[in-house]
Amino acid sequence: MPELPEVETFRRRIDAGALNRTVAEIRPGNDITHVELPDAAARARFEGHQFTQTRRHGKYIFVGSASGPWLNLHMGMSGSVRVYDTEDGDPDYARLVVIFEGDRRMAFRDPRKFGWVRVIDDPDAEIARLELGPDALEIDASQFADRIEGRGAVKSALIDQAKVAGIGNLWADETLYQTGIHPDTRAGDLSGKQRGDLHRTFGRILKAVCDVDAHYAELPDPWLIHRRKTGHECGRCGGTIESRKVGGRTSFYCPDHQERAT
DNA sequence: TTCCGTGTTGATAT
DNA sequence: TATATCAACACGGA
Repeated sequence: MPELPEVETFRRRIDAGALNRTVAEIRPGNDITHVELPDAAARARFEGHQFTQTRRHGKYIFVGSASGPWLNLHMGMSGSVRVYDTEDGDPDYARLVVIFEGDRRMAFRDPRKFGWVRVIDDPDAEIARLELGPDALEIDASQFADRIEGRGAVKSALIDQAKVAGIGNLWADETLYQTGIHPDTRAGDLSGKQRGDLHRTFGRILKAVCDVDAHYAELPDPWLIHRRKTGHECGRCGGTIESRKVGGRTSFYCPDHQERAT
């Protein structure tokens, strides 16, 4: 369920188990119709070489090889990365399998097939081409304040990857809940203090979720993530959680402590 | 069985 | 032109 923290967790798995091993082969996995994957020539560029570094920008992972090219992974709605030993067998929904010399493998899994894998030569050029804003864990307060503007809802602005890269539906809701801002508030109407609150809060939230490797059960009890259902009790006040569509996305919020837009 | 969805894109509307 | 909305993508799970 990949937003920035899940993607960061996948990146760390690659760092921990897939770097500095020679690639024997990269193979397409199971049931790959409708999945965008590198062709044979692109895959062959990695054979005999090692991956030496990873980067993450927003929800995108880059895995760089000593020979120059990078794998660029996007998880879509249901993608994940697994590093495992050959004897354990390829996981279900493995769409691309990297086979290292020895007994190690790395798979890109994607049950719903919204993700993809590409081979690129320059991550910075790719980030520009994808029109991604600064990464959510790197953007500073003044940059953020400048980028959150417009007539649309703050909820929509937070999940706009061109403004800030990495915040998705769940953590946008969590950020608004923890700052007491209603999701319908117009982005351009936010005060300087509110912009600062939002920046500080999503930074803290995303870091905390990364720190528990995106295991939601380990997050603090009052958080909205544990009560994303209409009628549940708010964890911060006596309110009752409600939901509504904002910018086409379901948004959960507490009408009691998240002030209605004026 | 029917509905929903953690993401992104492209067409359409304002 | 800029901005906003919404269906579509494919599939598993509630």
